[in-house]
This record gives sequence, C-alpha cells and structure tokens, in this order.
Amino acid sequence: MLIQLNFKSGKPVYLQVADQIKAAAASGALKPGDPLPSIRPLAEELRVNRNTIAKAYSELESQGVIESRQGKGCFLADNHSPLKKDIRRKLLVEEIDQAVVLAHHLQFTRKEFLALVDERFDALEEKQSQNAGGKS
Amino acid sequence: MLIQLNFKSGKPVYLQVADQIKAAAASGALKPGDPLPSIRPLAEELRVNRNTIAKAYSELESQGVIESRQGKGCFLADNHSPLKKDIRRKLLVEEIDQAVVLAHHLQFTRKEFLALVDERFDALEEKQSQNAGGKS
DNA sequence: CCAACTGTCCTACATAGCTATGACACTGAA
DNA sequence: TTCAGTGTCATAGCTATGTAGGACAGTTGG
Repeated sequence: MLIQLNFKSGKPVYLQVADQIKAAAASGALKPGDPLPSIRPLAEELRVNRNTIAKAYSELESQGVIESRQGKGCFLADNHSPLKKDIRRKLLVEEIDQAVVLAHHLQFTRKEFLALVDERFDALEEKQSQNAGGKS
Repeated sequence: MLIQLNFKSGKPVYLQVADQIKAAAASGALKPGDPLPSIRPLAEELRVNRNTIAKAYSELESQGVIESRQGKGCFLADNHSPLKKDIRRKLLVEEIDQAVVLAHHLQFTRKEFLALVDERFDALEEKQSQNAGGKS
C-alpha cells in the first residue's frame, strides 16, 4: 500500500489518497476484505492530519469502495457500487463523454481513441496479473 | 448557442458555460471562425455577472478553444490545441484512465466499455451531421 | 471626435473547501 | 476493568475559489 502525494499539484490530498486506493482496488493490489492501513499510522507516515485520511476513507465508503467499522478498522468492500445498472451506466457515460469531447479537441480520431482504451485496459490487466502473484 | 445552467449542481457556473461551448464546438454547432455571443449580452441573458462569462471565455482561450480580440469579440479557434502530440496524448490518457478505473468499480467489462465508447462517438457524429445542415 | 459596442483588469466580498485539534465511542486483548 | 488500538464527530481557522462591481482599453460606425 504505497501512496505518493503531490502537495504542489493543487489537487486535495484526501482525493489523491482516495483515488490511489481506488486504483489499487481496480488493479487487484487490494482485494475484497483486505484491511486498509489504519487512519492514524497512515496519516503519520504521509505527514498529514488524521482527518485528511479520515475524509478520504469517508469518501470511499460513501462510494461503496470500502467498509469501515468503528473500533475495528476499514476494509475493502466486496461488491462495489450497490447502484442499479442504469444509474451506473449513466455515471460511466458522463465520464466517457468528457473523454470523447476532449479527444475531439485534441484531434484524436475514434480509431485512435479505441486503441488508447485498449492500451489502458491492457495496462490495467497487466497490473492485475502482477498482483495476483506476489504482493509487496 | 443555447446554454442551460444548473445553479444547484454545485458545479461552478463559468465551468458549465465553458464545457457547453466546448461540446458545441465538438458537435459542430460552432465552427472555426464563428463569433461567440459577446460577454455582456450573454451574461444578461443567463442572469449572471459579466465576469463569470469572461472567466469562462478566458478559460477557453487558455485551452486554445477560442480566440478573443479586445474591442472585436471572441471567435472559435480553428486549430485546437497547439500542444505537441505526446503532450496531448498524455492528457487524453489521464482522462481515459479515470474512465477505465470507474468502469471497473461500476462492474463494466472491457467489451461493454468499448461498446459504450462507440455509442457515444455515434451520438457525437449524429449531432455533427445535424449541424452540417441547417443551423438554429 | 463621439458614442456604443467589444474585451480586460483590479479590487473586494462571501462562501465553500481543505486541513487541523480535541473530545468522544467502539472493540478486543491483557 | 483497563488500556491501547480503532473510527467518528464537532469545532475552528485558513486558504482558495467563485462571483460581483467599477474603471479601463481597444474597435467600429456615425
């Protein structure tokens, strides 16, 4: 569970933490049921306030990525997103539309775009198979 | 040039304006060289401050989407993004990665994702062919 | 030149957002 | 029970951000 913070990026620290944990979950570095680092030690390690980590975890819990139990700790949830399929689809379409409009302005064709998507899925699955073997 | 504002969305007004103009440019509703609505009339029409529109336009200009000339007005730029190809690629990859991670959490497969991308490109091209004909 | 239009800059204010601190509540092991 | 660990909540301060109003500067047609 290695987290890299960039303090001069302007992006809020708690979001950086949340996003990296989401990415770790997607890549298989974290599996359902796995315990997350507890708030205070992680905060100390990253030289941040405890509430900053707490907010990141709270954000993740509200998105259904993790579950937290008072006194015990936080754990990766097994079934991500309890939302209905059409809701989930709408969320994803919004994200894709952003990328598609951006692609147009950056002068990328549909073909190039699809190739990039394939490339990124490949990269993700590469990480997944790495994490299926030995962990750090 | 119809712009819809949602004041209770939490999303800054100037970003809503900028994004919708970007989308209009991508869909062909606005073509290179076309004049944009001038700041003050548009601000009055949307019931917002002039500087809110000015900020949206300033944002668009810094991204190379439009060009503004003092005293004359703002116009859609012809060559979007003067950035080098590898820079543009990196920007797009970041956007795509976000969508890919989101897709994982929303339990969409690569195949479903690619289908959605195709669908959104189709939707965009549909608008483009509409705007190629008669304008509003 | 003048007037009406265009965009631009400077300043200020209000609010939202992020971070920080302290106190509280729950759990599990000694 | 006690204590050391866990997460949670309430509060507060500080900064960044969004928005607003006034003054300025370039352009164009009378």
